[in-house]
Amino acid sequence: DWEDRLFFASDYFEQIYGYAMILIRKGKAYVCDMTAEEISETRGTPTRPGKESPFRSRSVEENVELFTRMRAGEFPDGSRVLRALIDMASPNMHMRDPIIYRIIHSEHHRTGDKWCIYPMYDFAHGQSDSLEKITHSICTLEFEVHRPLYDWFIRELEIYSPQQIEFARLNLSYTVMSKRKLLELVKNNYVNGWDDPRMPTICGLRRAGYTPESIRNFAEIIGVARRDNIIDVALLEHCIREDLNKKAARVMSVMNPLKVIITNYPEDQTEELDAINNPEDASMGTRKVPFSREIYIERDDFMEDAPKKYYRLAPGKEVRLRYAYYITCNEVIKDPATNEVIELHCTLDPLTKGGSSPDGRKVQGTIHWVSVQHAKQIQVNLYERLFTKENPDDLAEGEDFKINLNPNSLKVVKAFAEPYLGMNAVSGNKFQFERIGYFCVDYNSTPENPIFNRTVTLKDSWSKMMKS
RNA sequence: UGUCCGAUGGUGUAAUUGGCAACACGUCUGAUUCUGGAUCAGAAGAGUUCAGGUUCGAAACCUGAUCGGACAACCA
Repeated sequence: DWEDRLFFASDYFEQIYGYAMILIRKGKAYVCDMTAEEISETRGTPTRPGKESPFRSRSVEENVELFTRMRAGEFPDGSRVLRALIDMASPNMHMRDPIIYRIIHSEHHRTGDKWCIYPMYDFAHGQSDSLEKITHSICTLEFEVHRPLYDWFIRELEIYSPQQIEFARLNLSYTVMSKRKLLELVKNNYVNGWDDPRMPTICGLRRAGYTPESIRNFAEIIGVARRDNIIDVALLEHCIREDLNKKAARVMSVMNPLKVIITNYPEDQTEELDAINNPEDASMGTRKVPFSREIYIERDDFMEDAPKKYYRLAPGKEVRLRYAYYITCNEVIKDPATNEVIELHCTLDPLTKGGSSPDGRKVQGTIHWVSVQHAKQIQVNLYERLFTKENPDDLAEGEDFKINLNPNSLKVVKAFAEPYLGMNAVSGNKFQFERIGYFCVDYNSTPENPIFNRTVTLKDSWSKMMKS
């Protein structure tokens, strides 16, 4: 039972020190005066045995005295270490008289300046587990070779014996997961902290709009095994899309606006049309969407020279404005200087109000729109997760790693959305901007000035991105 | 030239511990849809790295090989 507290190995420094004394008195540990270089040189290699330290034969009394003086702060950093006396010829490098205590005259974030000697990982981990009466101590595969040492300490100390079990760590394709590497990103300000929505951390995923349910479901699907794996990041995206698709309210929005003037719609007229908030969940209700003579549509939803399979707006073509009317494009207005399309003139069919035609004619495309005079301007952060080109574990720390970061991973966009969004932009709320993707209202933003973070794009744009 | 660990469709994970290799994602096909998303229906895709052995029966147990990973911080 973890109760509601945190556990720190530093809470056990006194006991761990006592354990070290037990080993010394049993003749299973000794103070070694060799330098770091000498210790490294005499350790041998995986295929060659090491050499025994000349200090290996110190008496118990001398070891007790020296270790006591180490604790008392009588020696400078690096001058002496305490080593377990095991076997310098062991095929397992970790059993070759591993260092268990070293001198570091440095303040500890929890124990202050109480200690100037600190135990190594291998002499703190198992001991802490034992003190906490951990039954199964779960860690990742790279600690497999440490287990014999873990067990050796427990056995020699004759203390409660937890069982260390290793399993494969989670690797996501194209994604940096190493905390050490992610720390580099944070420290060097490549991202805005651990909870940056681009980060593959839990707090980062949260700000990006990942729900707890979607992450749990993902964990359930990928399972736990001892085999090295790289999970396709698309599977994670699938899990969040599946969950958000059920929960996120649909909203029309326009990221990159193109103005459309409905020439046969009266200038001072507006009306409200009914729109469904979530086609999969009727309990989420409907909303009113204001319509008027001037609207914005997404620039991508118009093409001047459209190929045959393009169903959206093009000169002379008719499309449906979602929840509104059928419109036909009659005229394309361009900027004479740049030849860029700046405005479209369209006419609507008043009989198609609500989105269907009494004569039964069909339109193949349905596009989104926002009324210019009613539109809410919002800030949208288009985050992409930080992808690397290669298997993240093959990347070295430092320069190579940084080069592989996507420089366009954050774009800030001013977008136009229905008024509905403004009233519902509560921190943590999730929306689907249809055709564009899923978005989460940033937990740090205010209702007056909501900021939307991209969670994931819709599936088709995702696959296009991955292919490119 | 050591020790430890692993290997099952494209990917990941299972297989009641020796009894018809299953599930999910992905892919493809069809249906449907107020967008091409989503949804629904269906299909293809591995005979379990290889070679032996034990057994009525092996993905599982044994032997050997191959390939891959981990281990030589006073890091965790």
